[in-house]
Amino acid sequence: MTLQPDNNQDKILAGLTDAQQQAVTHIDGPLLILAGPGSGKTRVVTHRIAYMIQRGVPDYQIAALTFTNKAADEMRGRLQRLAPSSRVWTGTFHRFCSRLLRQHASLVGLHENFSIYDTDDSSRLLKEAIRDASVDLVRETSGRIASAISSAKNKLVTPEDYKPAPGNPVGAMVARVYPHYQKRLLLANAVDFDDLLLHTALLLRNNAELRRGLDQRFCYLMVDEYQDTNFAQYTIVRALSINYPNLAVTGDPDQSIYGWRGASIRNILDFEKDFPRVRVVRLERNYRSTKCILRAADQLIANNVQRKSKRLYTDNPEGQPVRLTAYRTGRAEADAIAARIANQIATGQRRPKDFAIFYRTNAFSRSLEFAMRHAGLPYQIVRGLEFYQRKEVKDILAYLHLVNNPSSDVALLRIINTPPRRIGKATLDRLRHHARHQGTSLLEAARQSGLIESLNKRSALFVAKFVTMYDTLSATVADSVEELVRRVLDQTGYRDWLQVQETEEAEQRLENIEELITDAREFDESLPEDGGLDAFLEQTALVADIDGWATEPDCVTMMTLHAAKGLEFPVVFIVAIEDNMLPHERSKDEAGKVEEERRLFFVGMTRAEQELHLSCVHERGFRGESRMTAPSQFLMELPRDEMEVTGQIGYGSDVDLDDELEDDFDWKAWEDDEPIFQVDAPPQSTGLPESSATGETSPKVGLGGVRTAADMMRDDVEEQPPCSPDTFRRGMAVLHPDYGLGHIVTLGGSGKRRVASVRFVSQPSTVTFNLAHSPLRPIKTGNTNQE
DNA sequence: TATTCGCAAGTTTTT
DNA sequence: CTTGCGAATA
Repeated sequence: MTLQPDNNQDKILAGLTDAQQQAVTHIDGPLLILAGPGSGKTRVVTHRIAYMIQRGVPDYQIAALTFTNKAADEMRGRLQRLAPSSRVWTGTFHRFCSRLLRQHASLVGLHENFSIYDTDDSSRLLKEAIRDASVDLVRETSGRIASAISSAKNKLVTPEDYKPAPGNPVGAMVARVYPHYQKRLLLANAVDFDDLLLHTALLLRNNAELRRGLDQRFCYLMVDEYQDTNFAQYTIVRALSINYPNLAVTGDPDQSIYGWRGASIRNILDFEKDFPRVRVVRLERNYRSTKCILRAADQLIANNVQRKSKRLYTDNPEGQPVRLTAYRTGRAEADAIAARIANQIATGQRRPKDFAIFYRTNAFSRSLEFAMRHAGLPYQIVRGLEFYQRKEVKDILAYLHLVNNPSSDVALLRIINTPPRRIGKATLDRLRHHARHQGTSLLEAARQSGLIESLNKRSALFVAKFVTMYDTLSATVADSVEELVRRVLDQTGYRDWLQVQETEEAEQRLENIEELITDAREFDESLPEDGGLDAFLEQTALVADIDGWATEPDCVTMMTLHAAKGLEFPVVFIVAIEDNMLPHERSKDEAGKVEEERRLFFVGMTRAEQELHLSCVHERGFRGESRMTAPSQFLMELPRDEMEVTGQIGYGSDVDLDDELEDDFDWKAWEDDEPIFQVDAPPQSTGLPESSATGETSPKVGLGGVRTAADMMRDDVEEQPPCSPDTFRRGMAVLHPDYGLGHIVTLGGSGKRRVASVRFVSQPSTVTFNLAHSPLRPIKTGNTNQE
C-alpha cells in the first residue's frame, strides 16, 4: 500500500476524538465499533472508508451493508463528499444478496430473472401452498404459518430439515405447508424476502470455490446495525470473512429491536469470541441530546438485565427537563401535542420539521393525523400506506413482473382478470388444475387453454385472448421502463377501464399510476449500473417504510418507534406509553421480549436533541370501544423527580389533571373550529422562558420582533412570484390563497402538464391542480431572519 | 361472470 | 372502526 501525504490524512482525521480516530485508522483485521446513540457512528464509518481508500485499499474491494436504503443513501452521500467518485459498494443486505443471486442463480435452482415477492405476494402464494398441502387451517391463520416459515428461513432451516416441536399444532402444519410453499416459489422462479438471505447463505456454504472468490472480492466488509443481524445474515457475513477477516461491524446492543425478525443480539455480544483478535472501540460520548434526556434514557435502559453495562455521557447543556404527561383520552393527547407544536411554530421558536412523534403501532397515526389536520399543521407520516402497495400500482407492477418472469403465477393471478376479461373463478380453478397436473406455470396452462377439456369454448377463448394480449406486450422491445409502463397501461386496457368509471377514486388511481410512471422515468434517467426491468422491479420490492421519508419538506414527522432508529429531531414526542402498548401485550409471554420493548423505548428517547415529551392516557379507544389503561412499567423506571410530570400517573399522584392542563394550553382557542395557525391571537404561553408570546395581534412583527408563522404564511401567499412545478414533492405542505393549508397527496405528469392533488385542511376531498398555472406554493414557516 | 352487500375477523414492530 | 373475505344477486 502506498502512503499518502500526511496532510490528507489530517483532513480526514480532523475533528475526530481519540476513540473515533482509533476506529477510523484500523484497516486490517476485525473491528467492533460499539456505538451508543448519537455518538457520530456514521461519521466514523464514512471517514474510515475514506481513510482506507487514501491508504491504498482498492475501493471496489469495500462493501458496506446497511438495513435500509435510507441508511445506505446517507452513507453514500457522505462518502461522496469525502472520497468523490469512489466505487465502494453500499446498499442493503437484501439488495446485496439479490445481486449475488442474480449472478449465480442457477446454483440454487433459479433463473437470473427471478422475481422478488413482497409480503403480499408471498402470502398469496402461501395460500396456494396451503391448498396444495390440503391443510385445514381450523383456528390458525395463514399469517402465523407465514411467520413460522419466515423464522425457519432466518435460521437457515430448509423444508427438508424442518422438524416441528412435538405437540405444536402450528409446527405440524408448517411441516406440511413449507415444502409446497418452497416448491411453488422455485417453480415460479421467485423468492421471498427471507429467501434472498437463505439462498445466499446456502450458496456460500455449499460452494467453497465461489465462497473463496467472493471473500476476496469483498475483501473489506462493513456491517451497520450489527445488533440487528439474524442467523442467515450472520452466516453470510462470516462466510465472506474467512480468508480475509477484515470485517468491521458497528452496533449497539441496547438498540437491538428486531428480535422478532430473527435478529440475535448474541451476534454482537459474541463478536469477540468469533474473532478473537478483534479490535474493540467504544463510542460513548453523545453529541446529540441534552443531559436531561440522556440521563432519563440511561436510567431506563439500566433496568435491562441482559446487558453489557455502559456509560453514556455528553458535554451538551443540561436542557429542559423531560416532560411526562397523562391525559384523559387519546384525543386529548393528540390535540395537546398538536397545540404545543402549533404554539412553538406560531411563536417562531421552531419549524414544523423540528418535531417528530413516535408511537408503538401504526394504528396511532390516525388520531394524530386528525389532530394535525385540525391544527392546520403540515405533517408527514412515514409510510402508513405504502405507495408500492396500492392496488393499482401493484397491478401495473404485476404486468411488468409477468413480462419479466412468465412463470410468476402470483403476478398472473393478480392481473389475468384485471381489468375484467370474463375469466372467473371457475376458469381459474381449471387452469390451476391443469398447470399443477402438467407441472407448468399458469401462463403456460393458459396457453394451452384450447386443450383443457373441462374448459368450455367460450372461456377458453377469453383466456386465449388474454395470452395474445400478453404476447403482444412482451414482444415489444421497450427501450425504457417508462415506455413499458405506458404500453402496459394502454395495451391491457387498464387505463380505459379506469377512465370509463369516472369516479373520484378511479381518477385518484390514475394519478397514482402517473406517479409510478414518474418513478420509472427517474429510474431510467438514473441509469444504475445494472439498469433494466429486473433492477426496477427489485427496487420497488425492496423499499422500506423509512426509505420514502425525506427531510426536505417542512413537516412534522410521525412514525413508529422502529422506523425512528438512526434519526434525530430537536423535539420528540412519544405517545401511548401504556401497559400493553409499550411494552406491547404480545411481547409479555416471552422472557426477553420486555427487555426488547425497553430498548425500543430507549431508541425513541435517544432520538431527541433538545426536548423530549412522553405521554400516556387513562382511557384509550380500541377497536371502536374505549378501554381503561394502566401506565407502562417503564414510566416507573424513569427519574421522575427530575422530570416535569403532569397529570396522574398510576395511583400515587396528587396533581389535579384538569387544572394543570388548563394552565398549559388555551383550550378556548383550541375548541374553536379554526385551525390554530389562523387564530389571530397565538395560543397562551407554555410557561417556558423563551416562549413569551402574548395574545397581541400583530400582522408583521410579533412580540420581540418575532414574526409568527401566520404572518409568514400571509407573506408567502401575497408576495411570492409563481414557482416552478418541479419544486413540489409528495407529502409537501402547501398553501393556497382560497383553500388554505394542505399537503400534496400525489404528483403526476411532467413539465407544463405536471399536476398535484392536494388535501386541504378545509376541504373534504382532495383538489387537483395543474402546477404550471396554480397559485399553489410550498409552505415556509419558521423565522428565516434568524440563523 | 360481475357486482354488491353483509358479516367476520383482527392489529406489533419490517427487509 | 377499518379491511378482507364469502355468499347472494343481477
